[in-house]
Amino acid sequence: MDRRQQKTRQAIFNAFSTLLERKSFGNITVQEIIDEANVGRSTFYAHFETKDSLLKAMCTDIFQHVFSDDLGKEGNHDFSHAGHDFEKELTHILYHLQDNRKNLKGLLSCDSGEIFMGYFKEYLEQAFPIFINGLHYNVPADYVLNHVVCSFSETVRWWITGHEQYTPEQIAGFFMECIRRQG
Amino acid sequence: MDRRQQKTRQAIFNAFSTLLERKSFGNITVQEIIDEANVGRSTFYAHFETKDSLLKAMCTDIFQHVFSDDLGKEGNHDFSHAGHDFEKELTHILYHLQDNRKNLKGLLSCDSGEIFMGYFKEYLEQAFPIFINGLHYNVPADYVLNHVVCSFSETVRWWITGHEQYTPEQIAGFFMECIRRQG
DNA sequence: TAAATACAAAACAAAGTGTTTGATAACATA
DNA sequence: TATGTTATCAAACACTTTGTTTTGTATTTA
Repeated sequence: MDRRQQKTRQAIFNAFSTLLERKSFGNITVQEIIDEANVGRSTFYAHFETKDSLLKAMCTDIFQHVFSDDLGKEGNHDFSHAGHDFEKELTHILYHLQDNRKNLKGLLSCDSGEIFMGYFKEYLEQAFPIFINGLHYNVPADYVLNHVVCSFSETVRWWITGHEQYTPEQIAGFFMECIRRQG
Repeated sequence: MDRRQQKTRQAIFNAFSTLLERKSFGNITVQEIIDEANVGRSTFYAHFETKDSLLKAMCTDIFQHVFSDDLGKEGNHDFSHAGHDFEKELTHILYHLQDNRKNLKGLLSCDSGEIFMGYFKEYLEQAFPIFINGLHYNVPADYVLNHVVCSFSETVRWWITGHEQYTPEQIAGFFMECIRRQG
């Protein structure tokens, strides 16, 4: 890819990220992104169709890193026997998310939060089913999946936005403690 | 309150609700709301400062009905002894929400979802603490509160958007089953 | 070196925002 | 019923934002 393209794309991402720390997604204008990134108007629209496309591209970029190692794609992941493996993989994900915390803080606030969390849940819904088979809740399977996926993604939001004093290991532990059945 | 005001306010609410079924909050313009409600431009702005104010007003209206009975304000609500009371109160809330399901479907989708869920969680965070004292999770109290509040609000979202075949009693049961500790 | 590509700057139409004006109709009260 | 008040509408407005187009320049690639 052309170096110029890379530079421009990164400049726009950085500008967007900076602005997201100051104000909500809905109140950020393309003009502001252009000014902050110091690129031409036509250049922005050559890279992204709309402001929403930019947001989506940014989410995709992050998730490609976070889920780069194929979570849940290998061997025996029966929860009851491999619960510890699951917790380790979650910790791994949390470390990746922590690397992106600067971007995440903005993405997780207010109106862009819904978009980010939506994409996040899509990934988790693909990765989680094999692990929750062993949970044996006495409720519909898709409710459990939603429950676990939402709990984890909201755990991440809680962590990144205001409780960063905890380590990935601790956060994974909190989550497992609340999800795990005792009976 | 003047009948004309009531009529206008309701017309705007209805128009807004109708539009929310078709498109996301961010893509709805004030102009569309005005056209759909068939009111004058200046009339809209006499009632609401901005589109966001309208959304907030609509959420507030709904919650005032849903939480009209003082949840968790009375007597003995220790979870371990009064868990059944808690489940009954949640069921009660779910019935109220079911009455508003036409409005909720739109409010819970995409970018307005974040706003609604935010207000919803604010209410729940006030009402839930007394009930979760008995849960005895081995994790920070504010994490548990966030976990329970998010679980319930996401349960409602799951229910309203695509799983309305379940009764309020069933939904409350699913939630309690996933939240309750066995040990 | 030559062709292709990415860029900046500027101008543009179109759409949306929020306010103000004056006239009309609905309301409350005496 | 008569009178003053208030909500409404339509129209016009200055303003902001959007997304496109054009032209000339700088960078990359082959």
